Amino acid sequence: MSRGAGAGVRESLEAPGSREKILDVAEALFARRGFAGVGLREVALAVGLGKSSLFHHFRSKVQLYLEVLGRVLGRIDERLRPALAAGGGPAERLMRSLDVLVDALAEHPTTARLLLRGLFEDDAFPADLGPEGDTVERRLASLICGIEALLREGIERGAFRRVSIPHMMQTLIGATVYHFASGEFGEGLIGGSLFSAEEVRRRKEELRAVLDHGLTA
Amino acid sequence: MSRGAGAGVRESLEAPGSREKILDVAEALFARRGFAGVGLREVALAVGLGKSSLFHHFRSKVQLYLEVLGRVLGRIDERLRPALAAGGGPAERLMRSLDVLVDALAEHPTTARLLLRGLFEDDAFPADLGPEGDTVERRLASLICGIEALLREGIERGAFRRVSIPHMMQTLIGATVYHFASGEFGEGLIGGSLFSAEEVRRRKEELRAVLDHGLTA
DNA sequence: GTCTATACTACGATAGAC
DNA sequence: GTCTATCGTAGTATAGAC
Repeated sequence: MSRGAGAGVRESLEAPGSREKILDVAEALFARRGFAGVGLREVALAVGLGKSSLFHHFRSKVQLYLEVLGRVLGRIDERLRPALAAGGGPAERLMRSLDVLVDALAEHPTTARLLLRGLFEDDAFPADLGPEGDTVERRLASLICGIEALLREGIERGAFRRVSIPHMMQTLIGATVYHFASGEFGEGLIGGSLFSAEEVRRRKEELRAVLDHGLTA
Repeated sequence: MSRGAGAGVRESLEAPGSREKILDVAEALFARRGFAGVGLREVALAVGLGKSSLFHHFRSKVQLYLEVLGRVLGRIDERLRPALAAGGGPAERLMRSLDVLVDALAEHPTTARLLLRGLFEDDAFPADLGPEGDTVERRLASLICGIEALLREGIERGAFRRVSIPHMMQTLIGATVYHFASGEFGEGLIGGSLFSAEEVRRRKEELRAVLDHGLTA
């Protein structure tokens, strides 16, 4: 309780809170250039602080990175969990959840990049990630397990074909997270922004079309 | 012709050729930690040279990176091009090409990672990439265009449903490149190596199953 | 809570001896 | 073709004044 994640309740309510601002700036930079590609000097400068002042808010660069990642996962978890839990058959719940996931990824262009980069950079860190690393892993596991359970239930109840659940998970992640993380390459393919309302709608349609003919029994 | 890509024919045939060795080592490192995460010192040490000796073979770190990327794209292009060109209907050619792509990605665990990282890191470089950058872009465009053309032909000839070609491209890339780039995360999902013969076969099956029910008319 | 100053290491790249 | 030495910059992180 002495330095838990919820510390500083009194000040964090209305204070301009460099902390949030730092996380915002760091999120944008880490999304664009990855963990190793961003220097704390750049983060500090962009947030209007001296380099050393960052260490008053975050113990290290790794901790800052993990908090950025945890916040992103939290934003998704927050929206996906109710979508997964709400009523309807497995197919209906899956489609609704994927729509919610797509909306969440489309809302901030940083989100998908950060997530996908997070998958790649986990071997650049020491094995032990501390409490912030645990938060990240817990939230990620929660997301994954929720969708896995939905697939499993759908298969058991005959709503889905008997696919390999892990492989279908990978296909779904590719079709959502990869798509919105593909940046300039994806925009070159599509011929415009990945994040316009129209293209987001189109992605949902594609996802639905592929799954309706490829997963639903 | 004075310093083209094919220079040094005489020596490169049998000489131990630090060049190839450097590319091998750099490929492994860039795949694991990305452009910014790798120092030339580390590359040099791993290949058994002093740091400065690298500059005798490559003008800069960016050039080294681009040559690594170009070589990977070349390996894929080399195998995918005949698969795309060989006979059969659009559906048959697409499935065969995806099998070949999966085999190419599965052969070296570095390949998919390098490709996916390449998509993310193109904004970390200056706009002008020089001749090596042109090679990379040309090979990438060749790959993409080949598959796009196949999809287009299949739709025109009624073999495929009238999907959005760019969105289907993204789905296919996600289902292949992302999958094999997903590293520890993917292995955690699958519960074992992504690159074992069995899991590679399973990925092909999944791909085929999804497409057979989601793309083929 | 932010600052200056500093420690120490590593970075990409160049010069020039051998 | 590899080496040592060096340049100038930037990296993470700490100490301590204000």
